[in-house]
Amino acid sequence: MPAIGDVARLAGVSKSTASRALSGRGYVAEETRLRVEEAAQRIGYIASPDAASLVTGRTKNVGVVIPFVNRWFFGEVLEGAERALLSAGYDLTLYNLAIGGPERDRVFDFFLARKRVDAVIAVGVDLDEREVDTITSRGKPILALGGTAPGAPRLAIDDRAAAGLATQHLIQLGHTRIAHLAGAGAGSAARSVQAMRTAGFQDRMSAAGLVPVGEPSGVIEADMTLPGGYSAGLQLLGHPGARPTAVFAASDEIAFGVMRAAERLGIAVPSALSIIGFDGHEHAELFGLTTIEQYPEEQGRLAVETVMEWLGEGYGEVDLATAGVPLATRLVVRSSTTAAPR
Amino acid sequence: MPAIGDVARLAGVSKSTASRALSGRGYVAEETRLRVEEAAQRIGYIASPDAASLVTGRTKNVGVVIPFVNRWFFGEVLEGAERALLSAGYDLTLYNLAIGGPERDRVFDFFLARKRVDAVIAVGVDLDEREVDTITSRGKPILALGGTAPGAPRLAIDDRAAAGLATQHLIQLGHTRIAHLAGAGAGSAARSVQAMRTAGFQDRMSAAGLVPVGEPSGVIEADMTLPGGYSAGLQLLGHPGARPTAVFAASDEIAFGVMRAAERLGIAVPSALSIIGFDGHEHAELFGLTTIEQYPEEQGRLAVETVMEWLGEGYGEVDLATAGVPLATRLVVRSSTTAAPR
DNA sequence: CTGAAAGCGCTTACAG
DNA sequence: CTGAAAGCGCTTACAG
Repeated sequence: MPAIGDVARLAGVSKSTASRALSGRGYVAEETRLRVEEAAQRIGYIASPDAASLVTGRTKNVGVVIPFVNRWFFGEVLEGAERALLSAGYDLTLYNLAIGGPERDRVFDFFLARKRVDAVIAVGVDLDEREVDTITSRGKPILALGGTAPGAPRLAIDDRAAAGLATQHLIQLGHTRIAHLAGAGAGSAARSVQAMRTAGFQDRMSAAGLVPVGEPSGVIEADMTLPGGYSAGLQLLGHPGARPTAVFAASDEIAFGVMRAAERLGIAVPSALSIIGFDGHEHAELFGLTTIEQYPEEQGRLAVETVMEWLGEGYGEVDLATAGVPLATRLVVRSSTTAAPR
Repeated sequence: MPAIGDVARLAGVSKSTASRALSGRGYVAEETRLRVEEAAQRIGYIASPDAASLVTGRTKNVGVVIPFVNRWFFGEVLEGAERALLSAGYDLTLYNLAIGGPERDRVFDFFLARKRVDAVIAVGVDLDEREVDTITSRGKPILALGGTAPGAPRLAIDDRAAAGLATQHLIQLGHTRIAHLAGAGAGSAARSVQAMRTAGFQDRMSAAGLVPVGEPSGVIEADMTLPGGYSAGLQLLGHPGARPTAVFAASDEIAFGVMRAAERLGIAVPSALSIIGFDGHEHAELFGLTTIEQYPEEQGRLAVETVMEWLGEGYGEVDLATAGVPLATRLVVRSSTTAAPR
């Protein structure tokens, strides 16, 4: 494994000069630089990142903390972030954060507290102050993408407004018997994404003088997955008497599950039941699902660019003020919603 | 940021002793060890992994090369690997490998060639010799999980046999008009997973004296996604005359797409069309999909354990001979397959 | 069982 | 514009 000394010797310069030539920092005669680069090329020299990190304090590595890999939204964010990081010459270290418990503490206290990453992007998780502190106290910036992290900058869509828009869509179609399938945790974690979506739903319902309809309260929490939506849907739609004519699902995956439940129960969509989802899942088009689109892959990229900016990686073009909160969403109407049955 | 010197001073020992006490390597008096550990604890000392790596040559980091994050199989593998790595005290660096091109070269020549990882797990990708070489020539072991990597150890299910089993299931149900929706690339990359599944299909068809049925050849390549299966399904099932009575889809995601296509075309499943998938997708049960299950999360864990064994991390319990090829699969019969219509 | 010293492979002031 | 030297924070022979 060639070291910088080998390059220097071959190029007939000192290690200092070789280092400057290769890194582009400091003065080096053009001709010398060429000679050094050639030498490096010739022997296949690649600088040891560990040695470099040790002296610069920079690792060229960003940690991504994420609660799931296997849900559409998160997978997209991860792919977007990975691509952006790679093209900036950074590694991505993945921390798949379990919801809580000792594993979670270990990620913060052991893994992230070491100096292995230059920054942390926390995707869709709600961090507490201590967790944020563990990271920032070591001088590493942290960015929350969705989710919350007290004291840390945040990049997010306006979940509350967007959920309001979804609800409004149903109301405008003349629905009055509307239910909401909230994401699990909407009732507990007060400022969570799920809670904001539920709040947005309730905003518009109240404004329209409506009350959620369904079993038991018109707002049912569902695991944010297709099976979660399916069983919540069965529960919601199982009682013919109290059945809503429209449902706002907190995610497209929940919505797909409700569609499946409706199919099982013989409830026609959209004629007997309108369904609107949230996310812009890649299957939404195929299933004709009306939804609030957001753009997670783009969000992942944006998060990386923001962090690169912080780290002084000269992404001069990124206008943080413009790129900032709230991120883009869009109502896309398809065939799963229609006017209320009369 | 406290360094080991601070710990040593506080404990009243030398840095050498502090290092030994903390790492557990070499002799240290029990009483001394306690004192050092206490000191470390007190000032919140965490060893710099960069400095340690520089001298030991070990990074406690494993690179995972994976073509997709957002497909069920890959997401599961990733989660399984991540969990196992974390509990072994290792970081996971994610390389989301684009199918080819300069990005891909960059991952091998720049990212993986540096000494940032102790080993590489390549999931579901087909590496060429040069790529394997870049890694092994730097003294780093590489493990192929599914996919292929010439010269590198491989952990995989027996795709060919398992695909044969799926086909056999349809044949035993009395089907003679059987089609196969292959994964894209089955025809080109000779030893790929997709090709093996197609080969397994053809093995059994020939053995039964059957010929694939459908449009145009009875074997259609589909993108291994739900939309991919949908459009291939539409193509396959669109001509009422040449329609098969059973389909073996190379993945559950393709199978879901075919189910959707059948629904669109008004073809009843399973009475008019039996469908069997491959993978054991988390939604298979909900959709009543008969499939060949495999266990990707477990596979990810197993891959990590194998690599840990190589790295001497004392996973003594793992019996590589037993854990080895081929990994477990199982035929799970649900409601998407039934006897051939007569 | 413990400590002094060397060294891992870089980068960065500092002189020149 | 270039080089000698120090130092980043560890670990590991080697003596004792």
